[in-house]
Amino acid sequence: MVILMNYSKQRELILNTLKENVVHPTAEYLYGKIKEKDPKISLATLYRNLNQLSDNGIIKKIDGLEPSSHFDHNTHEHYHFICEKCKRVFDISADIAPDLIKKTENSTGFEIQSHDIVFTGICKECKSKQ
Amino acid sequence: MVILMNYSKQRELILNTLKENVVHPTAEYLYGKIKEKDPKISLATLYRNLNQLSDNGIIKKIDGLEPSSHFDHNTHEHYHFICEKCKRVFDISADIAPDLIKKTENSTGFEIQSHDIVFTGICKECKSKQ
DNA sequence: ATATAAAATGAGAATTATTATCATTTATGG
DNA sequence: CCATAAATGATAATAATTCTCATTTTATAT
Repeated sequence: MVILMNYSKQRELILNTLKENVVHPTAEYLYGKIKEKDPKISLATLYRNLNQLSDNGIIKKIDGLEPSSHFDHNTHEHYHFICEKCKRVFDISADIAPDLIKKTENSTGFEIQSHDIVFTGICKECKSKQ
Repeated sequence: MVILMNYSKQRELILNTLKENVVHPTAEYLYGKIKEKDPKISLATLYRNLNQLSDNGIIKKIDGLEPSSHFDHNTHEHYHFICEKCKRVFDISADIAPDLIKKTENSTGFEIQSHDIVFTGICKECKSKQ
């Protein structure tokens, strides 16, 4: 039997800190938060763990906010909205696109393993401030 | 009156080369192709133009294939599928998710300016080779 | 318990995609 | 043809992420 991940204090801390955050933080932001609790933790450890956790489907990497990736502890099917003004990332319910996988697999013959939808625009709050 | 973009030989070459490519190339791949025709062209010129063209909606930047962005000359509404095996990027018809914008704007109150769907999985060809 | 092997860490160097700088060249509109 | 704005080429700079490697921690079998 193959062991995928051994326990580590650092990984637990990283995952817990990510879960506490309503926002979808970058590695850099997370690093700041994590160092408050473990000032000796290395940036390499953070990146290593974020990659492992997302490779194993425990967290999700969000692209589309270059130059840095954002991370999401919510693995329930849902999508993202990035506000161009305040740069915050909002969750969007998966209800907006029912049967997306099935439809796409049927029309292409491809096997779909994962998918993400990223919307950009102006959020409600920023729109009312204009 | 504000001029957005002046003509340049280099930009024309970049856009034409992108249009010739069925694949959705990275800047690096494009640079190779473009240098065959204009060996003196600078990498900075390529990046500058790719950014300008995508800022003006003439081409599209595709995220989700880190560490480098890919570029797409097709600006008709469509989505992308990335094969995990062969790493090719395929176009997916927008028919799979009708009224996506309208539904999302209605349920969130956000103003949506753009959106992209990226699927990952195994393409038909790679699946049959397994 | 203890030994052993596999996995994880910390620190910092290395990598690499992309952007910035700046002097020179090219395009545009009167 | 002139003035101005925009674009280029060459290269330096930036910054996010990965790699290296010696040391420490974790899991497992005896």
